[in-house]
Amino acid sequence: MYAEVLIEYSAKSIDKTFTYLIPESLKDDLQIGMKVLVPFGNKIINGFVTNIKDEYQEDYELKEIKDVVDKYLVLNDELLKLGTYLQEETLCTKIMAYQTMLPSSLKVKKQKNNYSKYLVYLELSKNELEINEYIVSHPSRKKQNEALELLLKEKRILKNTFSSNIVKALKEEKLVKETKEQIYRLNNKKVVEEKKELSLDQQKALESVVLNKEDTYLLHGVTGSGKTEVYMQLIEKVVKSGQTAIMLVPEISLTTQIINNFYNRFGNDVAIFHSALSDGEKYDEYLKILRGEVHIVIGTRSAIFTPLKNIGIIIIDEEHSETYKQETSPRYHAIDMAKFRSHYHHIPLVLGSATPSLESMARAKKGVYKYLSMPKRIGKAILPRILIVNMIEEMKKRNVILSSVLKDKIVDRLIKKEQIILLLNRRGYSTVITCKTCGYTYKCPHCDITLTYHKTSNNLRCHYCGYTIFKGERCPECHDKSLVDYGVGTEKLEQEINRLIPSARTIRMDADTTRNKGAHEDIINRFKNHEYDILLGTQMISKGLNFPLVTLVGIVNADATLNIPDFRSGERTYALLSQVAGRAGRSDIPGEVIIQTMNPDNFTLKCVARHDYERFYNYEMENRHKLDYPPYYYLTSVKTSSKDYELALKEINKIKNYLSSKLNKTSIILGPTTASVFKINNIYRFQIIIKYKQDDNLFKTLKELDRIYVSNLKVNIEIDNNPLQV
DNA sequence: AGCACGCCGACT
DNA sequence: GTCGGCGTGCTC
Repeated sequence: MYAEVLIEYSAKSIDKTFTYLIPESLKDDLQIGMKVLVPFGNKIINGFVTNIKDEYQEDYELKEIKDVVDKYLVLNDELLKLGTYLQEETLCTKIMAYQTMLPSSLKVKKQKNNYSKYLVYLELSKNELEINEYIVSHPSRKKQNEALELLLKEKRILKNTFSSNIVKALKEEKLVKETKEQIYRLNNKKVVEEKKELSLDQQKALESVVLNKEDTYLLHGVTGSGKTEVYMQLIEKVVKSGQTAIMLVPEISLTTQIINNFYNRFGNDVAIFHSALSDGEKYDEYLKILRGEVHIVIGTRSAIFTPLKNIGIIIIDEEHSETYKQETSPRYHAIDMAKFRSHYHHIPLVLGSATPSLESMARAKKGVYKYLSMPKRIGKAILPRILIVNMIEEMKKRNVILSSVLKDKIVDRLIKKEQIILLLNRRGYSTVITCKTCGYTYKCPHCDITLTYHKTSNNLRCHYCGYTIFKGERCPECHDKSLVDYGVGTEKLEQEINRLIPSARTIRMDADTTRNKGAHEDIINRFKNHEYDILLGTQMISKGLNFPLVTLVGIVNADATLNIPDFRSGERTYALLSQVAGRAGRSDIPGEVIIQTMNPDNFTLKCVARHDYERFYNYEMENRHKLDYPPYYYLTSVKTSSKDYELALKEINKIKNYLSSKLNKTSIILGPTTASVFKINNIYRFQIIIKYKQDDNLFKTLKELDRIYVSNLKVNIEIDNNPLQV
């Protein structure tokens, strides 16, 4: 018997299986999908079994598999196939594909770590008579005898109840023994809550989803229309029929409320899975899933790879969210992985959103997806009134950050003891620091980007590589005392509010204030408890939060996202603003939203103000059509990067010629141009964009290209299918 | 990835 | 004459 094994090293040059002999001792245990120890070169390393076969033809001598790393961790047939699919989709190495699917504690790597957490108990290992004999004959050993008597009564006691020297002595006398019981770090409370009454729309959506049939549904429901309840009742149906369910959410730390709803409804039947868990917690949750102890998995992107068996439904909430695409290699999209699993099990995949991605909406319109609509908020809540404020006019009145309307409304809500959310999609104090005299701006010496000023620490930081310098009094170029700042960040906004409305209690939530574990939750809870009146922050405040007291939402600078030169900036802006606007007026007090902008006539903003997704969709689709962008064309980007500017440029031109000669004539090749951030950490980057509708040669050519550059150590190439940003 | 082998320059 | 630079190629 022979096994084909992938080696733990992820390098394109050894991205193939190696054949090993299976020793007699492992014949019964070894399965496809297991981690093993194998000799490779002159080392013993980890590997991953992808196939077991009876024959092999080659004439070189084989080595034997040394050992199985973990008997219980086996990727099943579905996950092995999913790994292959992932590898083909993203052109990553085979081993990288499987590594990506496993939590870090279980990755195929050097050490064999046991992440299991145990409670250690002590039990008596001799009978009562013998114990009593010991107690009587050693009256001076008071503490030991105390412990023994307790054990006689209780049979089993936690080891750490006694001090370690006592336990040691008792063990040496062979009077007690240790027993271990594995426990899970995360234990959900079992407060089971009743399901809610459904609205007509919800009922209709629920009934439209046909179980045990492969179909993709687009559930288009406005903010507050009760999508979560529909998800829960779908999952309940599936679980009742003995099947399991996966639900993906964009960022778990911000969707705590959804998670809690699920815990309350399903108690211990839920495992959660996301990057903010510790390695140990992830290990435990993975084990619960692997052992079949839970029916429901809720998690972020990577949860799509969890080893849930007999899946009955997959749900992706906020399907338009860009967090579902991994932005580092392997650059996979969770929706693609979900489609693979839904196809494997012949089950429904439900994509839910208030602002579906244009791709998904286009598919729904074409009938590729089944369209389900929930256009109304549930209960008495109505969609908030949205007002656009022209900041050019406000500037004339010297209102640079807050318009008078927004300021007045904030004061009004403070008097009414209601709460306010302010969105400013830019962290730090201000965007750029410029010298009024000579025009000098601080730039990162390693990256092609201006530095952001952080006032609390009085320094300038690069948000790409982390480069930080102290801000001096004078301009480093002309030494004049004339440094001024342009643009506003969250830090400056906070200061401005404290200056204008000193009575307001504000709390800021952005990447800088949420660095520590649990910081998100802490801020959210404190705001929810009304310890603060105003929550201000970057886009992380936009998702899934439900604060009944919030009746005013202010978008301080809508232009920040609108002006990013990317074909998706309109779509992103629409989704973000609708999302944030949706935080207002979630209970029976109607909400209000103020959008501040220098472009009051912008079509996207007008659509947001009218809650008119349909109109936005039609307008944006027209643009995409004119410019041959998705969903009319697919995109793929090819990047070269190198420390050597000339070399990176030379190679990207070579690649362009190569692609031109191989691809279909209907495919469009754009570039080469410098990548959107041209220099990061002193590495220069160029890119080509390929637009195509259908091209059978594309994947073959990209694979070939990848292979050619394996041995090139000076220039790196990176291929991204369906990149988010171009 | 990690390591050996191998072929050319500057040193005890 | 030897030590060591890193280019090339192999690992079941």
